[in-house]
Amino acid sequence: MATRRIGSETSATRAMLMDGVEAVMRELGYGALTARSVAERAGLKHQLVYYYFETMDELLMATYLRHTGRVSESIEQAFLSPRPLHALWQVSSNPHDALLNMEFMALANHNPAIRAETVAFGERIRRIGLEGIQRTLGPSPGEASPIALAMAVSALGMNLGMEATLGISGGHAELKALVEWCLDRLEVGELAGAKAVQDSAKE
Amino acid sequence: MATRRIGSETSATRAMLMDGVEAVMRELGYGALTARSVAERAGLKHQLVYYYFETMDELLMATYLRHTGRVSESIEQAFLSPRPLHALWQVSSNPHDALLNMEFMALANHNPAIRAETVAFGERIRRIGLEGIQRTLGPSPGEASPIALAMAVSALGMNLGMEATLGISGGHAELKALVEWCLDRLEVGELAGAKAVQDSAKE
DNA sequence: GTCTATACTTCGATAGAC
DNA sequence: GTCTATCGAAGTATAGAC
Repeated sequence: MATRRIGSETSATRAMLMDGVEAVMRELGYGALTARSVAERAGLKHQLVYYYFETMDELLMATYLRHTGRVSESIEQAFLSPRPLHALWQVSSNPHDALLNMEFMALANHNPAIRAETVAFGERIRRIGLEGIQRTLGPSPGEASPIALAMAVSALGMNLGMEATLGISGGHAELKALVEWCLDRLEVGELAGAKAVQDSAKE
Repeated sequence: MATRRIGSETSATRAMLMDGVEAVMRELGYGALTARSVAERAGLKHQLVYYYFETMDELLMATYLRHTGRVSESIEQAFLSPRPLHALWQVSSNPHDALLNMEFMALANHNPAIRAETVAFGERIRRIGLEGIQRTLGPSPGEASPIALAMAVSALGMNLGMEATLGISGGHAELKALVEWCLDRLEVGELAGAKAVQDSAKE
């Protein structure tokens, strides 16, 4: 049994298949992921999946790695801001990513390869957060260690984004107000949050 | 073509099938839910699914309603405690429920019936939380509205439980310490009031 | 209530033409 | 690189014996 041919890693078609995976996950959930659904979403024939990837699992993993890479980048950018926690809050509460994150997290629960990458990704994010916040907050204020603050901000942001996507909105304004009230006391700055992030991103 | 027969709603076998759904979701994720996997997990033949339920979707919904009923009960119990936020924290950070909650949430994303019940369940929980915490905290201390506090506690608890299940443990001790530190200042004891909150806000 | 047997559908994956 | 054609496995659901 000769090995099947595999298409180039830089192919535009290959990227379109990964886009298809994300689209299906967002719209129908990971349970609807099949070679056929993904290819159809990308306007391609389902057999092309097996030209560019050995298996469906490999396509999933490639898509996940691309996704975690992008999120890592966003978060690293956020931590370059003068108010990293505010920036992290902006990034985390983005519903577009929150939904995909949840799908991948659920997927990780029964896919060993995705799970391993999820754990590695989690630890990576945590390390980045530690360095970024320590730099601006200085020594831990009371019980609020940098790592705990980063985790809390990103968990609350993700939860809000997830619920918003599902159509739950009750209490969201109150929780947002609470988080921002806390953040404003932790990171006193003179620039508005969103503007500060934009500025720092350009440097 | 007469309609298919349907087994009694109080049958023990019916309950075993719902147990099977939860077991498969916990161990393999909702993507692995099939009539065969569920029945096999329950030690039954897959055709029995169609004796007790019209469709797989109906079995899923029945299982979800049983689950939300149980969680609602736990939370109502928690709010009878003299320190409802502490009790809610205990309930929310239970990994056993957190995992199942996440699976159902991901499922809700592409199953309209589950989604509708998820939204209804979310609003129900929020209403219970509002009443329960207002009673012991009194008027809102600063920006910390009862509803925001309840949401934050349950979101952080669920996130911790989820990550713990996946095998991520970094930062968990720190986040737990932070949350408990906050809760101890919000709910010092049965007689605690807004004073403790004001003090802690100054740090 | 539980079983065997089966119809029909969709899936992952491969072979080979163009 | 993309297509047609196809295979075996597994899924949902039903019919009917016991």
